[in-house]
Amino acid sequence: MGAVTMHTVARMAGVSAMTVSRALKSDAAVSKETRDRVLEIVRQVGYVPDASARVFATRRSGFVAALVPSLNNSNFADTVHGMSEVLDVAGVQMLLGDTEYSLSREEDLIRAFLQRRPEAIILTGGVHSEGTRDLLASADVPIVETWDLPEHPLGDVVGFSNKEAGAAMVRYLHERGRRRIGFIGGKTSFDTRGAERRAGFKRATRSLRLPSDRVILAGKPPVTMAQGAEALEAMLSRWPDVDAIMCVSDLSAFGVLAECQRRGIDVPGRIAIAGFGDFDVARCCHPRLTTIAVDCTAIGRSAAEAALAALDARNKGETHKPQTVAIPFRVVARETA
Amino acid sequence: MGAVTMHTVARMAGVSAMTVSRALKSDAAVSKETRDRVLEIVRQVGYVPDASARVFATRRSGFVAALVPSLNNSNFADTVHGMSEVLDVAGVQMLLGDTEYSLSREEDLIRAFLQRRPEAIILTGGVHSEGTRDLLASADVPIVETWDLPEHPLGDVVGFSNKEAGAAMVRYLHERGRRRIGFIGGKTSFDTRGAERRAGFKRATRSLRLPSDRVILAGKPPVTMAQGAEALEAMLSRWPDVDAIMCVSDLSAFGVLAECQRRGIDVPGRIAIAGFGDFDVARCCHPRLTTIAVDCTAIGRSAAEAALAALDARNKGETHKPQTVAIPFRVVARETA
DNA sequence: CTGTTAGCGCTTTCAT
DNA sequence: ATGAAAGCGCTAACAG
Repeated sequence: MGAVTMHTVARMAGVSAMTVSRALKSDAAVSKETRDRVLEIVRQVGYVPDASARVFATRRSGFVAALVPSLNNSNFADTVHGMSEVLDVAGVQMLLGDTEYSLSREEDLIRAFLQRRPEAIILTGGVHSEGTRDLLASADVPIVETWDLPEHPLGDVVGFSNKEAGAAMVRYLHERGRRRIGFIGGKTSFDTRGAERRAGFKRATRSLRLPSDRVILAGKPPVTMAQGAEALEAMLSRWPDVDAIMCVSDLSAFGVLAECQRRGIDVPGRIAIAGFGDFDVARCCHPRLTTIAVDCTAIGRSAAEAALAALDARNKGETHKPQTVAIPFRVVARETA
Repeated sequence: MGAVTMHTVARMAGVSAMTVSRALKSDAAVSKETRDRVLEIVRQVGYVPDASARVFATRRSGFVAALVPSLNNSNFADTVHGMSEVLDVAGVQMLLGDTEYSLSREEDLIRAFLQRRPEAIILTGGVHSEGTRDLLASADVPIVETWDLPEHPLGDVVGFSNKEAGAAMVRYLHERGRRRIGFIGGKTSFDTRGAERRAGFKRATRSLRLPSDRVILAGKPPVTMAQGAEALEAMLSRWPDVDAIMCVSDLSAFGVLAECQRRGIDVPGRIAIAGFGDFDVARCCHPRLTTIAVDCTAIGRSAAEAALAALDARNKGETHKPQTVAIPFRVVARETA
């Protein structure tokens, strides 16, 4: 490769570099014969255009940056997948970063990604460090926030209210006759979506006059299956009469379920269990986990569409009015609650 | 941002662009006062260097491309994580692609990524389309193949023998007294690692004079938990006396386990179950899944190190001799087999 | 330690 | 339909 540039191809085809450039764009005005000849040579020599030069010349990177808290999580993996689907078609590549549930790592990643001049940035959640907000403000790049409904969005939003979701699950458990509900979540405030679900738990239990202090914080997010199992121990020793446990995610909920089975605790007879996220394991385990389902892929698709819309508007010199798309969630009643 | 370039900063600091460039590199020769002054202005105006210009000038993209069959899979997510750890420190960014277990999508992604001039490419598996091999050959970029030990590697290799792993599990089950072992895997040959494990199953069952035809192909890879559950049905109706089932991954194995519980089939009393990958669910479920553990993060780290070594050698004009790193795997005996 | 010059490979613009 | 010229923002190489 190395030495093969557009010029090389142009010389071989007996045309100018400009004609090669045009021949490679489907819409440009080149005679059919010339294009065929050029493309044939491109094929022969295995010429691959150099995006770095194109980017530099056009000042369009062809990148959209996307940050998720974790790749090792079906929900976010689905969201990323949804984004790819849409971005691929638009010929835009994704710069993907994993913040590991850390706002400071989010900031570092954004700093690094901004050097690549992404045409839009898709973030997870609506809480960011001050440094991040400064960076984004001076970068003047379209932003999409996902997976939550921030009060003061930075741009477009595609998400749902985690607080409402938490509250909805409490109400569901209450309807099923549960009165002593515990919550298992993550320790720090990094996982702001988890914290919102916990806030929803608090609000709903209070308004139903149920105990609202039965909260076990299992560790640094993401809360794993194993931490869920440990948290059950803590929950039972503090509140032995707990009759339902709702967890910040299906993973911890499954950990609780498995630990109940190990201890011979009847689920849902003695304890009901509810998760969040509708992971495969929730659908498949025995008994099946009651949970909250969100169309994570749709979040990704919709976020990517918003990013593309903002980006197109900018390229046309138009202004893009940021919008908020609410993605529905629903309680999925299964066997554990 | 937009208009703010190195020149802007240079003018404001009363120096040349070159001095700004140097001030931004920690190792370059600039007086402390000058550097401080420049960096202060950089901070004030929020200048972010434009990587596309740097890439174009230096002809070093600062990218390593990495392709995995799926992001929605803990094993590969861990591998990606291991790669990030190493690449981050080296200041190299990752272009991550998800092939969806498709060799033709792998080829498309490589074609797209090559335009970005990655300094190395990390692939999963040792089987690639002819088009992929052509592209890579003419791109002349260092390659690392992971997660397998191909016979004719394209460059460096970091992996393990999936065939040996499959055979090892058969031998383990045989030692535990199982004689009628079935295998559940994916239908197509896209998942070449799964196919290798199946080949190991065939070889080992034959050499132990056990039935080797008890194979259920559950669908297109990746085989899900739900497909594992369905495959159990198929397995039992064809071979009702099966006394052990080994699965291409822990996900399908967990599906089999949950379905056994639903049907009241004693595990491991009547049927032993074994998976692959040592996923969280295998460690946590009840009873715990016997499986094969590989240090997936180490595969990622080691692959990234190989990529960086190849890339550094190239930048120094040295030649890099491709190496093969074998990552150990081990059977993890738990409660299901 | 700092500045100058040149050029990376492509596309935009204008001319033909 | 095609070509020529200019330049995108940065850094390598050399000069001082």
